[in-house]
Amino acid sequence: MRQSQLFTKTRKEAPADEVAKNAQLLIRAGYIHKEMAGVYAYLPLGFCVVEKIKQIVREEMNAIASQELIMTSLQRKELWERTDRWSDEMVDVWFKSELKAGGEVGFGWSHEEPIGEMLKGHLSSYKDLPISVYQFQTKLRNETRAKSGIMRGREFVMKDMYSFAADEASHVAYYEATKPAYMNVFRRVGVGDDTFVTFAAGGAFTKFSHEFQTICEAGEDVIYINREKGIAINEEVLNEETLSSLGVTKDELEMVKTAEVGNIFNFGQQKATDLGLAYKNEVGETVAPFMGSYGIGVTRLMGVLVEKFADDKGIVWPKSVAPFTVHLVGLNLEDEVVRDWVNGIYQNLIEHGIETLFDDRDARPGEKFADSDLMGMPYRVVASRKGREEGTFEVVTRATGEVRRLTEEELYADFDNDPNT
RNA sequence: CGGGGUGUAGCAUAGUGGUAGUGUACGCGGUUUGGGACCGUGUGGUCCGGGUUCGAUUCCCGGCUCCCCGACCA
Repeated sequence: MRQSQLFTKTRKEAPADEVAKNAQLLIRAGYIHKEMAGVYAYLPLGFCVVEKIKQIVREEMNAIASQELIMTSLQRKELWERTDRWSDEMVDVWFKSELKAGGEVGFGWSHEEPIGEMLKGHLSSYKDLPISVYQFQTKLRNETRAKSGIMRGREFVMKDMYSFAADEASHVAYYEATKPAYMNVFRRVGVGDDTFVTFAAGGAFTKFSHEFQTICEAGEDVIYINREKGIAINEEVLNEETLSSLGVTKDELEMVKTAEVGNIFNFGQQKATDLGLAYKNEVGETVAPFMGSYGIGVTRLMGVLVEKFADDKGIVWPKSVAPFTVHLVGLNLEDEVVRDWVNGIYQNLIEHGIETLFDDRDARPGEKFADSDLMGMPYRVVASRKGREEGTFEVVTRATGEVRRLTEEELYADFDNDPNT
């Protein structure tokens, strides 16, 4: 992508109505646009990041045999009345509207009820199980107070997955299998070491649910962790009973501020029973399947990455989710010889399969460097008159600030040898 | 939902009961070119509705908006 063609521009100053670092930087760098409180548009660069995260999630969900689909945003009132979750007293985040043809609809804040209803048409025998499906959906939630930029919005992208199993053993096995799959996602986006499978309030069906909590100062949660024992407990369930059942004492635990980037719920058979979802078992009995629900906050995760990795100059993307791997900064482009050479470099990078943002703008070096730092691509490759004369580039690693002078061959070799790029 | 703030140009800000200023961004001309350069010039603005007043961007009332703290977050 040529930066001169990119319709977004950077800003020097952060918007006055944003305090959250993630929103300030993402807006300044041109990744997102604030439409209203808690509602953000994803511009080309931001869209790229969302898609990269989604692709990682997709690969990991596919790897545990889940099938992608997409449900609807408009939902039927009757469905939610059946489980007593239509009223605003029971669920306070509903957006609702009326059909001109008559009747009410809800805007999807969750898809548990619709997915269960939909499956009634597809699940009739034990032979149909197990089933796991997932989607990437824009969830709409009428939060009374949106905050923290893209980390707590009224509209956000979530991956939600639902599993259905015939017996408890296979159900629990699947539930357990989602944990490493989720951790793979968090490891791949760069927060594996700081993300903990956390015991949390479980609701009516099991003692605990599990949250995936990532250490992040901008987060809303507090958890207690013990890295050696691999134990993490949400403060909401931190009590003597929990501690003794997990075999730890409170003074073995470290308190950390975290953001919830994922959660998984085990509903047992209760949810399917409530939904009226059932199948025939081997002996012809009507049985409710075991059900699980599994979420990952895609856009929240993006916000967490900005919060965790940004420095005083701007965003620092992990390679796996950066919109582009290389920010090619062309200098002295007014010189036709240099310009032709840098254009050639740009083409070569593309041909080597390296995603490249090429700053071909008619701007001064300082501005280009500042923008490059702000936008946060993993590598900055500076190609200038001096570089052409020497046959080298300045290659700067954004995360560490490491500066190297490499020839074109060395540059490609470097990328070829790096499995992450 | 309770409490506290806020609203002036695309963005960031100053100021005033009497023709609204600056920076940035943008247009044009020129000088520049390795860390957001500079000179000249130009375009562009008081959240909405009432009230007080000769006159309101300013004061008052209401609404809306956005932000913060708290509550909430199956």
